[in-house]
Amino acid sequence: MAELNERKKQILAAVVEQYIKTGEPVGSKELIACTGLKVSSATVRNDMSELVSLGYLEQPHTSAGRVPSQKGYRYYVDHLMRAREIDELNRRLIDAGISSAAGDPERLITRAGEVLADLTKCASISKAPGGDSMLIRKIELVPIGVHTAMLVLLTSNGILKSRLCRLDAPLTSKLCEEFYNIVQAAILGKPASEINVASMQTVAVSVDGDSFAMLPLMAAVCELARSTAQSRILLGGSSNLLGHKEYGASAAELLEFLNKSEPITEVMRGGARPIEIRIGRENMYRQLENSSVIVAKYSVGGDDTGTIGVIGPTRMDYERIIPSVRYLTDLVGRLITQALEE
Amino acid sequence: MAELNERKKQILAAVVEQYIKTGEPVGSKELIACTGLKVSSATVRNDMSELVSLGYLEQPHTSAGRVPSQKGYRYYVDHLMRAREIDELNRRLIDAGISSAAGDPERLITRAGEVLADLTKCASISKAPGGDSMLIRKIELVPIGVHTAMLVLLTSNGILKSRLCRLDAPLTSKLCEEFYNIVQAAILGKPASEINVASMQTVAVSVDGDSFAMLPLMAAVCELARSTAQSRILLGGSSNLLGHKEYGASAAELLEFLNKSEPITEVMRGGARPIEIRIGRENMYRQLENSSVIVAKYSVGGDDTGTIGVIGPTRMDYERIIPSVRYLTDLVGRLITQALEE
DNA sequence: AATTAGCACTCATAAGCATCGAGTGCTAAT
DNA sequence: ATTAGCACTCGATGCTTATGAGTGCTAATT
Repeated sequence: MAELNERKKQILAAVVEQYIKTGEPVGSKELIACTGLKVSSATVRNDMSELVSLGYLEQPHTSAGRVPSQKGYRYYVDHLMRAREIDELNRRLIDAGISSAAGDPERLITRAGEVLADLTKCASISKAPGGDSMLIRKIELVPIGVHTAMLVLLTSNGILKSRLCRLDAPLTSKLCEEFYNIVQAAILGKPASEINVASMQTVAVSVDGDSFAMLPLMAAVCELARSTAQSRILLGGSSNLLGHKEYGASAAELLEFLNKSEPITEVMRGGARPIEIRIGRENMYRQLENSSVIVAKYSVGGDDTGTIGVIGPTRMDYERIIPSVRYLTDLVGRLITQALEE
Repeated sequence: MAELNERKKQILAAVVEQYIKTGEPVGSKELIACTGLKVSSATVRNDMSELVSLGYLEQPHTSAGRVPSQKGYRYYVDHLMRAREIDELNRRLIDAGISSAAGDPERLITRAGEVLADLTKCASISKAPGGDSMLIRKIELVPIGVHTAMLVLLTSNGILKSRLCRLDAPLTSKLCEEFYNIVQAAILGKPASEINVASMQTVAVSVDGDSFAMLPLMAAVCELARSTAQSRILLGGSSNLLGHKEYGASAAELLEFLNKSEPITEVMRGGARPIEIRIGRENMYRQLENSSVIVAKYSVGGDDTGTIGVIGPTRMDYERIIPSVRYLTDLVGRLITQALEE
């Protein structure tokens, strides 16, 4: 890659920042005004022209200003962006926003998504702790009525799920006992993703007892485990996207896309890096060609488990958003770890 | 209200139905084509003209077809609409859609909202059982670690909430015992809406014990009770609204509106009727002037407690949606009641 | 009195066209 | 390497005109 000289970098940075601010193609004069460069507009034009041939900028049409290309944004994010630390204001907003939820991991994730969406005016995506390292830590069966019980499941990551369960047969203390035996033998300490109806049936039969009466309980446990293992992705602030004029009518299509679960799961799958920034077509989906995705992992007790991020127009405020996402994921990871400490 | 003759009714109904189908103003010839009326277009024009002066129809401009006015929709819904029972197809779709969630009230509500949104291509709103008749039925404290416990709260309506709670002091069995004493004395059987920090403090002090160590538990219980009492309103399928062309750019504003919690709570507040249909400006909010709201209550064990409904353009398919909402709420009510039976 | 044919009229929409101006690219001078 | 100067491009804006769906009215018909 041909290296850019100082002034070209400065110009590229200014175009990106100005475009992010105004949303309008930026012209040579405007650029001089907003940077204070001590050169003439003709010089700037020459440089911009070169930046176009190098692929960092684009012109919507011959007589318009310049707009950053995908490559331009990439260069900006990788080399030109200054602020790499979150600023005071955003940090405080985040702290204040999620403090109320600090005790409970699930609420924390939800809240983190909401806060991030508000802060960035983008859509946020957040995934509760999950993955293969998530083990089942505790299962509790609480009798409610003769035929009803509630089941509570807790994982090693602090995710808590509960649901009611209706039994065909009366819930005797014997049945409870048998239930705990099975749980003890076949479920506790296992990864949530491994629990399924088939595997439990085998155990249910081996521990002798009324396996017929046990059926609804087993089914409910499986379902709880499944819903925990899948750890649904939360989409927050999606209506923020409608406010961005660059989407125009395609906002509807984008929202449609984000509301499907398969693609969004894919979108969140990060690589090895702790924070992933995908600009425009770097995303594998056509529907995201005008969007950027910034996702970061957070870890609970050393395991990488959850993800939080934003989706917004390529013309998003990277300089503010990237540090915010990074800070927020760190914070969430720390808070959850702390909540689970002995 | 001047009564309409048979033919005018027929014409009004046809305009409404045709407009609902196509979204275009309907003209006199088109109307003859789609009704098979045995009169000339001039006659239809005269009738339509009268329907305009009576306020049932509107013309966007002099040389356009007619569009139902709010009053027109109202008359249609009250007097002209034929199908008052859900049809086979929709019934099956609903049954199939929520069957998987039948055991657990909360999941049932969530699922009902999703199904309804899919079915109607509108946004759905659903509220879990709640209200003053909702009593706290059970509270469970399950120790997890030395400093952590999980709390589970069940209401008389089958709503189950759980969260983790972190304690400053170790969770001794004595503390547990004291906790249950307080719960027994001051919480069980009380309406969820009455539980608050102040009232609990009084009790915590009266029952002697380490009220300082108890604090986080009390706070968590209050928060659970509060979140249950408020029973957040679920908004589903809001992206469906973007597909309706009549909203155009104002769809963004509408979504924004729906994502605020105060107004939507107001929107759901029904009157005495089991099903409420509010068309256009019959809603108290400017943002809903082009929308209709159809909400119905469902009852659990005799008490009216929850609400499920749709929000969509005034030009929605009332004939299909109204029976669907009615059927769905009945079904949900029955299923929850059944799930809670002894 | 109700219905209908006929026709002039209205008005949103689209198409065509001149104008404007922000911003460019190029050339020649510094 | 930079800059002043200038012709050029092309979207945006605003105006005029043509089109046509659909109406409202009048006079004839049943």
